[in-house]
Amino acid sequence: MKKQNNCIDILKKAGYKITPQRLELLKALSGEKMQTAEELHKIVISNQPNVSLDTIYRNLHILQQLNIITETKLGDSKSRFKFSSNEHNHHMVCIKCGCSVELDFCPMELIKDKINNKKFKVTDHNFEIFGYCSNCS
Amino acid sequence: MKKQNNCIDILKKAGYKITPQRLELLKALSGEKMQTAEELHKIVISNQPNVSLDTIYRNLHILQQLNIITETKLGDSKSRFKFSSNEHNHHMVCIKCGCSVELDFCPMELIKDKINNKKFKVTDHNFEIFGYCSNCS
DNA sequence: TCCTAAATAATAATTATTCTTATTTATATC
DNA sequence: GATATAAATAAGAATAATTATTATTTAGGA
Repeated sequence: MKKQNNCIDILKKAGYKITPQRLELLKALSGEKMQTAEELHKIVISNQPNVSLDTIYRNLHILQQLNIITETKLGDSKSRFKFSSNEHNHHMVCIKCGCSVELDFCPMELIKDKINNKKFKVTDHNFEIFGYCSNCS
Repeated sequence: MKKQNNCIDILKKAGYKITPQRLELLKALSGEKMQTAEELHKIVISNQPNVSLDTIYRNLHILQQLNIITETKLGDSKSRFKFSSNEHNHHMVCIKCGCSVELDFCPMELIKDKINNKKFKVTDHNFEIFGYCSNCS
């Protein structure tokens, strides 16, 4: 709930309007699971039947640009979304239920000096661990 | 060239036929760049004009199942393919030209004990560094 | 050389996502 | 509170990557 109010402020400050569709999407995004646009759409239309999938996508992009949510691609070709955590971090993602556990460290910190001697200008990195969470294993 | 002969043996042993299309695809796959199915298709049809894109995809899947090639997804929604290296390893991928530099270490080795105490059964992991290679920066 | 299962080309279908357009609405201003 | 307007929306069409279908061709063993 705290998160959602935060988001509303961020949206307002960025000049976006607070529409019922956006509020429903923010509600749907709460929860640990990384959800696809379609899953989020289903949740949203259970409360707000006429919201189009296009609106979900459009707003997911906006929320992403504002760093409110984060996108990840697993093995299948769908994108999945979740509230960003405030800090930079990585996850262990359950390949069965899709839930994720945040890691309390970043491997880049550990290996920085190992790659500094290579002539490659690093701009970003990606680290994810896959497996089964305690419920699914 | 060594690699290609290897692949032919692997394909034969697995009961696959050695077709000119497959040979052309293997030729096209040599080179450091991670290439999309479409890029590979273009190379193939420059020598073998009637090969269909479908054939490229079908054979990429086969080569992947045999661990001959590896698939990666960058930011865009296309898959990219490259010969697997024999050992398990990770890459620094250039976001401009798509070339990749192999890392000589795996971060999982460094952090194993950090995650063993979490109740999560690890089956796989993904680690990639993005940036600009020496030619592109 | 011939037979047969596997592979192929061509094309249609599918899936996730994005675009177009006409309509509706949140909000700033009166 | 009414209203003007730019932004947001719904509906449906379009796109892009990939996969499925089917009739035809071919690699490789008998």
